[in-house]
Amino acid sequence: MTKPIGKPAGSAWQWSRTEQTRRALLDAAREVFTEQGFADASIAEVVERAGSSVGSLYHHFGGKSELFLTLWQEHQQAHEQAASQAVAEARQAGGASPAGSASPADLFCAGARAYLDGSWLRRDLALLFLTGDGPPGFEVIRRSRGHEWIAQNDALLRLPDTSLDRLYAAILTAVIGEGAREVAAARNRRQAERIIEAVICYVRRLMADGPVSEDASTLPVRDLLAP
Amino acid sequence: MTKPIGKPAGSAWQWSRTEQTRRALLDAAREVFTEQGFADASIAEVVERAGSSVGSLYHHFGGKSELFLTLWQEHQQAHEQAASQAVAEARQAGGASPAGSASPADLFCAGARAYLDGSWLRRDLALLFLTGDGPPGFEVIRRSRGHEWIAQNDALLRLPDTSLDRLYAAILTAVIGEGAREVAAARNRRQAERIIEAVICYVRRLMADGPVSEDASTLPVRDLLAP
DNA sequence: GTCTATAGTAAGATAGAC
DNA sequence: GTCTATCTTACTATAGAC
Repeated sequence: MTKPIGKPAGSAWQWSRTEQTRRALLDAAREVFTEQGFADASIAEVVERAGSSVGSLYHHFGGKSELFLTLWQEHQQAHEQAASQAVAEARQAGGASPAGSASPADLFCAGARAYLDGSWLRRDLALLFLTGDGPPGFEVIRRSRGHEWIAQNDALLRLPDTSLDRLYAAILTAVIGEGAREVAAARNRRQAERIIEAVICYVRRLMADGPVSEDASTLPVRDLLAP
Repeated sequence: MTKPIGKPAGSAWQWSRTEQTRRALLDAAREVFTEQGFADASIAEVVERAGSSVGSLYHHFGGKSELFLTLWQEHQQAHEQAASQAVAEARQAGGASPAGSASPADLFCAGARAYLDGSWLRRDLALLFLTGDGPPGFEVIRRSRGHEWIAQNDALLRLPDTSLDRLYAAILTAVIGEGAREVAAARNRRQAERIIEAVICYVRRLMADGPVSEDASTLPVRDLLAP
């Protein structure tokens, strides 16, 4: 945050070691955390593997929890970027096809699929973050981030803001999260792909008639989407 | 475990204080853990509220984690008992009705509904256990217990043992668990009941065509169930 | 910015008297 | 079985040399 000030402008600092140190600490943290989980990991082992020091770790991150959180944010960013790129591509492809534009559910599933693919590619981190072993309060952060992501994509589904929509988002999040865990735990890529297909299939079942409505007489979303 | 030996048989020990102490510690633990979560709760506060001592706590439970786990086991037992009773009643009612026996999915949903009802009745504990703030390894224990429960009820659905059935159980567990959390967080009973109905509805959507099969040509379970 | 060394602190766990 | 007092551990945080 306050890093830029203090750097001699335009000097040889562009190859400063500070970014290397940061990277080394994050890479070591990835190893140690994925091997031992958050609680059992010790800061000492992280700095040892990074060839760095406790002081540097505190200088860059502020503590064990923040180190873990930074790792998660990097991972999450990669996930979300891949997902929104996939959504954009699906939208283009759908718009260009003779059949007309892709349905909101199709777009959503494209994003979900990208997310699940990423869970296989970065399965060590995915397992770490989905196992529930993080710093105090991490589960809450992770859950709310997940809901936000769903809600964001739900703009596609033009949901009204009733109390049951929260449940809808929560359940979709839970299904995709649990699916991602199973993907990350798969024995090989082939099995992972089978699991991904199955998860998408379950997501489609859940979305088929839109969110359960408070008012039973409300039309299901499906009817609104296919005029 | 080794409690019975050492008790003078047939004496006034039947009103011994040991059970009172145990209960007092569990009740205090329920208060402190539900108020502050596992990590932030301190053993000192538990024994203070229980009017007991650190030594007694360790004598009876062995530690903070085990105390938490005991609390969970009591809660879980209540849940599972209510669920299996509900399943038994649904089976009887279904068998007695003129329309014939209840479908496996109906029985399963009866159990799920009982579970969700219990999450409202004991919402303080439900929130505690579903929030992800427990001792190291707790999430793993909780998850596997949930899967066991689903698998047990899945005997009703006569599932074959393919690798994707694990996913099916995991996803049903996740949906019911996430639903239970939302129920426990509801503002009042009326809202809780709406959420319960919605969760059951989502569960039915998921179960409608049975587990996604590895072999695409396999008949959906639904066709097997309605001959 | 990086490092070593060290003090501080909180809370879980244990020992041993009663 | 119950209790008090003490031990141990592990992370937090800081100081100060380079």
